[in-house]
Amino acid sequence: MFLEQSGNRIGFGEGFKSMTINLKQLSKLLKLSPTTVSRALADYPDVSAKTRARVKQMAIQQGYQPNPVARRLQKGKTETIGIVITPEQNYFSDTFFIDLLSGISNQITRAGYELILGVASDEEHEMQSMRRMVEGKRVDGMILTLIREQDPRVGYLLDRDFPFVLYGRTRETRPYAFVDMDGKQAFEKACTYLAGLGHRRIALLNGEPGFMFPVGCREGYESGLFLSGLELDPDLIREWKHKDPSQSSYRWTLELFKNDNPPTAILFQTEAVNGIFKGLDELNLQPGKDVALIGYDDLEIARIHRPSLSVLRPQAREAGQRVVNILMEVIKGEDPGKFQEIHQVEMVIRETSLPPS
Amino acid sequence: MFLEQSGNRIGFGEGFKSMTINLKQLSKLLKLSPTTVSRALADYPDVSAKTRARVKQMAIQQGYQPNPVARRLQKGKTETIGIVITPEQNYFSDTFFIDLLSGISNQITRAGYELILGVASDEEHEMQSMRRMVEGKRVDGMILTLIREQDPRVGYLLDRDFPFVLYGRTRETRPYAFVDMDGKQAFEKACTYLAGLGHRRIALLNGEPGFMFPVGCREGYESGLFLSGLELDPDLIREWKHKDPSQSSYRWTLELFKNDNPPTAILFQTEAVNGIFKGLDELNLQPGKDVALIGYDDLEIARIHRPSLSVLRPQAREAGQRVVNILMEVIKGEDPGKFQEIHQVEMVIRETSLPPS
DNA sequence: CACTTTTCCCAAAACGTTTTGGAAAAAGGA
DNA sequence: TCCTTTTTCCAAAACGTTTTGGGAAAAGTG
Repeated sequence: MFLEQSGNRIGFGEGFKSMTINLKQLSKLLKLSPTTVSRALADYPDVSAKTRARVKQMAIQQGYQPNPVARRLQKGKTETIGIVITPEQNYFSDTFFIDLLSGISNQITRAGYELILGVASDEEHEMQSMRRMVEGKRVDGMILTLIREQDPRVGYLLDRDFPFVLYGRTRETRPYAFVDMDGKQAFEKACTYLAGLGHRRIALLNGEPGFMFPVGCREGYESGLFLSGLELDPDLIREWKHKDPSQSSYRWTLELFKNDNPPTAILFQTEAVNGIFKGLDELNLQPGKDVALIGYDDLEIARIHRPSLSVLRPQAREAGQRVVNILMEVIKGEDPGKFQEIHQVEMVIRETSLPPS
Repeated sequence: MFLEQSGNRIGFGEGFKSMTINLKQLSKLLKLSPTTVSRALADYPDVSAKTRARVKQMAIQQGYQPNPVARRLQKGKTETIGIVITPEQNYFSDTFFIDLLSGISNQITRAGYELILGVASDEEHEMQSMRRMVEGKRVDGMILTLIREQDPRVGYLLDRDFPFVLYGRTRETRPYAFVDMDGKQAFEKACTYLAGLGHRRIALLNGEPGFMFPVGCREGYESGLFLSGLELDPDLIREWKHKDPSQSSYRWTLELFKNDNPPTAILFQTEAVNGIFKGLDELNLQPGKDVALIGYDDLEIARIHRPSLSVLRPQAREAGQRVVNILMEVIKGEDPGKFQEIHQVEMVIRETSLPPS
C-alpha cells in the first residue's frame, strides 16, 4: 500500500527539513486545481484576472517557489549552462576573467538559469569535464573560453549539434556563435599610436602559441607597423608561456635589450607585466621613460603602478553578458552562424606611452 | 488523446537532438523491466549476477546514462552544491582561491555532484544569491568563504538547518562545520622566527577589519611577540583594504618608516605585497636586506620576485577537498559540530627573512 | 428560447528515474 | 510429494511540475 501523497515529510536524520510549500498544497489552500494554479502563475490567458490575482497573492504569502528540478524534468531542459576553467593555463588572473564571469553569471541568473563550473587541470580534463556535462545531460549549453587555434571542443560540440558560444574564435569552417575581442584592431591601434609618437622600434611580447588570441594580436601588430611604414623585425617578437608568464617575459626582456638596436616600446598582454618590469629594472631602464609600454587588459597592477600603465581595455563584463544572451538564442534553436560578434577594445592612455627620449 | 510514450523525439527548431538512450528503451532492448535494469545498475542484491552483467554491458554499449534531473526529482536531492564569490572583495587573486576552488570542484565531481557558482558584487547580493539557491531548492548544501566576524549568512543557514561548511570561522555560539587555516599559529611561527633572528621591531599589515581571518593573524602576531619577550607597539599595526590592497599598503609603508624607531620586519598577507614593495622602493629600502618580509599565501609574485619572498603557505587545495567531504557528511545528516578542522600552515623560508642588518 | 461562442477551470498524462511491496519461479527440506 | 524458503523479477507509485484536451458554466446571438 502506498502512502497518500504527503507533500512535506519530516525527515529523520536529514539535516534540512523543507519548510517550503508545494504546488499541490498551494492549490488545496486556494481550492483550485494544480493546473489552474500553475497556469495562473505563468500568466496563461485562460485563467480569469480575479483568480490569477488571488493565486499570485497566496503564492507570495506562502513563499511558494516551483521546484526547479520538477520543472526541468517536465520541460526537458536543465536550465543550466556549463563552463570549464583551467587555472593552470592562467587567464584566471585578476580582473579580466572575473569580469567576464561576473557578466556571465548575472545574465544567467536573470534568465533563471544556473551556472555550473568545472575546474580542470589540463586540456584532457577540460574535455572530460565538458563531456560529463554534455553527455550526462547536465547542461543546455556550454560557454568556452581560452580558445585554441585547433580546438577539439568546438568540433565535438558541432558534431552533436550541442548549443555553445565561444568567448574567442578558432579555426573552424562550420558556422558557430562567438563573441570575441578585436585584438587585431586593438594592437593595430596601439602600434600606430606609438609609431605616431615617433617610436621606430616596437616590440611584441605575445601570448602562448597555439591559442587563438595571440594570432589576432600579431596581425594587428604587423598591420600597425605596415600602416606606419615600419619594418617587421622578427627579433622583436617573442611569446610568453602560460605556465610562468613572469619568468618567460622576464628572460625575454633581458634578451631584447642585448640587441644592438633595442626597441623603444613594447606591446604585450598585461599578465606578463611583472616580468617586463623586473627585466627593465635590472637593466636600469625606467618604464614609460626609457621604454614605452602598452598592455592588453586593464589589471589592477596597471592602475596602481607608478608610472601607471597605458592599456588596451576590453569590456569583459559586457562581453560576458552578450555571450549568455546569444547562448540563450542558440538554445532556442536559432542559427548559431548569425551570432558572431567582434567587440571593439578601447585604449587607455596613462603614463607609459610617451614619445621616445 | 496522448502520444504513446516515445522516448526520443525529433525536436523542431531545437538546436540539440538528444542521441541518448532512456532507461525504458534500454530495458526494452534487454527484455527486462525498468525496475530490474535500474536495480542491476545500482548493484542491488536481488538481481542475479548473470542479468546484472548483461545489463551493465548493454548499458555501456548503448552509452546509457541515467538522466540526472529525473534522478534528482525522485531522490529529493539536487546533487548540487552552491558557492558564491564576491570578486570586489578581492580574495580571488592568483592561486590561493583557485587552489581552493580546484580542490572543491574535484571532490564534488567525484561525488557525482555539481558545483553551481554565484557571482555577487557586494554583501547584499551575496546574501541574495545564496537565498536564491537555498529557498529555490537549487542546492543541497552551501560552501561559504571570506567569512566575517559577524556573518549573517551563518545565522541564516543555521536558522533553517540548511547544510553548509565554512572555509574559515565566525563568531557564533551554535555549532557549525568549518575548515580553517591556523592563521594564529602561522603568524605566531613567523613572528617568533623573525624574533629569533634578532628582529626587535616587527610590524603587522593585517587584512581588513570585520573579517575573521585577520583576527587570528593578529592573535598569532601578539602571541609571537609575547613569546619572544617583545613589546606590542600599536604604531606597527595597520590594516589594508580589500578595495585596493596595493594602494592602502603602499601608503601605510611610507607612514611606517616615518616612525623614529622604524621596524626591521613586516608580516602581511601576500595580496598586499605590491604596495609594500612600491613603498620600500620609494624609500630606497631593499626588501629582504633592509627589511625582512614574510607574507601569508604563496602567490606567484612571491616565487618570481627577486629576492623571492618568504611565505606562510596554506594548503588550499587540500582544504577545499576537506570542505566538500565534510559537507557531504553534513548533508547525510551528521552533526555539523563534529566537523571543525583547523589546518596547519607551513612556513617557506626564501630570501626575504634574514636577520636585521 | 435554442443555439453558438467564449470564458474559466480541471483531470489525466507526461517528463525519467528510484522505491515499494509483492509474486512467480526455483531451490531446499520433510 | 507437499510445504517452506530463497532467488529473481516486476507493476505501480512517487517525486513536483507543465501540457494536453476537453468540459461545464456563462455570455452572446438569432
